[in-house]
Amino acid sequence: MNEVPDGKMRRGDTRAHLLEAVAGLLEERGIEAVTLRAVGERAGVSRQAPYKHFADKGELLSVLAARYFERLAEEMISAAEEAEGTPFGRLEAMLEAYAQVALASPARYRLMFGSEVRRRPYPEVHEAARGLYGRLVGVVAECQETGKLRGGDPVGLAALLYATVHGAVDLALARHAGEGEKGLGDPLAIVRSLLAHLSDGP
Amino acid sequence: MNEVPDGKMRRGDTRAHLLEAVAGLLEERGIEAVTLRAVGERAGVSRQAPYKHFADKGELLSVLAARYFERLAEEMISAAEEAEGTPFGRLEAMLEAYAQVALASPARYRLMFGSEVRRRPYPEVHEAARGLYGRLVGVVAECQETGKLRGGDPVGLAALLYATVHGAVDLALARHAGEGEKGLGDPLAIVRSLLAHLSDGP
DNA sequence: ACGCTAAGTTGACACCGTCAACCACCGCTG
DNA sequence: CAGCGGTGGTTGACGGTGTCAACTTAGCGT
Repeated sequence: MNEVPDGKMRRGDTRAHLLEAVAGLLEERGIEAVTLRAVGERAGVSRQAPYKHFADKGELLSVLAARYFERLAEEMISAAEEAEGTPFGRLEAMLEAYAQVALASPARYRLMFGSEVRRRPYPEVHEAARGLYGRLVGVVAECQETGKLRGGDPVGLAALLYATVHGAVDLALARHAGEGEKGLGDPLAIVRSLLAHLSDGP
Repeated sequence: MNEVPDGKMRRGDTRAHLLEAVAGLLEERGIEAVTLRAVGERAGVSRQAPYKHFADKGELLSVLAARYFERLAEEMISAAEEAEGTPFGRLEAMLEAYAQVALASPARYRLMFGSEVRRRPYPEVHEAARGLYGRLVGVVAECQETGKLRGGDPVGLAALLYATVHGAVDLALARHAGEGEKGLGDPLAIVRSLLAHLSDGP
């Protein structure tokens, strides 16, 4: 029903335009600029058009958030592939990619974990987030097999790593303009410090 | 000017009532129920009364958030005092208290780090948060002196601990109702795991 | 040719934060 | 004691927002 080859109907086009408009507004002017009226105008439709494609504003934002989770996962994977061959190197690359992507666009990251999305249990978001987490668990397990990472439950270790990188990024984003909490401004340093403490070898 | 002993004028009373109303609404019905009209009604005044005591809604929320930071710091300190005498035991108690307080009232914690407060650089909030962080740095330094914690920059270590406990709590609060990310549901376990990895001796 | 339905539009509503103007009362000064 | 300024409080109004409802349009299958 959606794959009209050309015509000029192009069903489903406005849905993509809407998501694109949300993304543009979000990054250019922040989350509070994302209003349904502004989204409609930017997408070239009226304010109520989104309701033909999404249940409400929350679902619209959730769909975009899910895409961001997927993109973050892809970024981590591609960073791991470019890294040195050792599992530990890949783990390091993944976590650094996570932090860098998050810091590169604070508005996106805030959307992913913000209350607008968190409030409703929209399944796509959670599935995407879980996929990301699953990748992490897998690489951690590999690191343990090679002995570079200490043993124990790989799930617990992955949870520790995930919590730390998320917390470090979130705190760095929360600091308003150069404040006094020294050490909290550089998430990459925090993550590397954790990895250093966890790594077994020299 | 504020210390009218009795009379019936009781200057400054409504300000406290307003903050109390915000706190009540926040915990009973969530952040989105905190509207100036509802706050006024609950405090027994009109909707515009808050503007006589606070610049705007954001400042009202920020003042409450600052108090929550202070209370969290107090809770951590009192937990540390009740703990065993060793610095490491106090550090453990402080971090566990942090997680427990945060989990006990998600709405409070979200307010403290939420966008309404984060957006404006209200100095009280940041000062309170910095005070909390400073305590942590101090105890970490003590632990390093006793040799129970590995050496290195105490600020960096404190940042790692703070990021981890914050991230663990935030992720636990973000999970909507029992999801598939195993290991992320128990912030205390994550924090203890980190402490175990960081502690030097048995 | 004729509806059916999906997509899009405008109108209206309730709610929100906030600006403005107005009122009451206390404590001060002449 | 008269007057008065400021503090705390109120109601009115405005622009903005998400959303419900009703209406229009266009393309499709029968």
